Amino acid sequence: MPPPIANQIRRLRFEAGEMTQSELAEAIGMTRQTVAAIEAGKYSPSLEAAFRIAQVFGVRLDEVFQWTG
Amino acid sequence: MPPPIANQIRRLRFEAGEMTQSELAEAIGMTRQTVAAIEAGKYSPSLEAAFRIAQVFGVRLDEVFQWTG
DNA sequence: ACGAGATGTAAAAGATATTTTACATCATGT
DNA sequence: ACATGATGTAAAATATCTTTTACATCTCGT
Repeated sequence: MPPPIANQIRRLRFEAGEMTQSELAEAIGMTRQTVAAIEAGKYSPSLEAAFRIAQVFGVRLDEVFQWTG
Repeated sequence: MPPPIANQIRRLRFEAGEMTQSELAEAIGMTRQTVAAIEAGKYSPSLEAAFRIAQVFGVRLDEVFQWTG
């Protein structure tokens, strides 16, 4: 069962000038596959990774990830 | 090196009527030792665990954890 | 049709988080 | 002094996240 955490990464990427998964991955020091897995909801990232992703987009963490527990 | 994430768990626990580590642990489905380790900054929790902790205190995630990266 | 870039996915290895068990100190109340 | 509850801490095992490597499809421009 996938973790009950939704994310807006795909939307935020495209709103950020069609940023690719590779560009996002490089910006936060992750691999493209990890970004893809998180974006697809396969698993949720570490708290630190989540903070880095939010910072890249210049938004708060809870604008990227929503907990639907 | 400890992760660059500060937390306000100790303060929030005591503001929540002297809630003990054990009570917090039970409320979020974790062990007391894990709560103690996170509170002490030994490592940062998973995103899901962070959301659950914030919910117990009724605050936003970024009021519990601050990323000082 | 071809090549390049973007994405989907998967298996194995590595890193990190979490649990379990166990023992320690400290403060408080009786 | 003693018992109890709260906390600190540690080692080993397990679970989860992340990387690495690899190959697939799809779209777009030439």
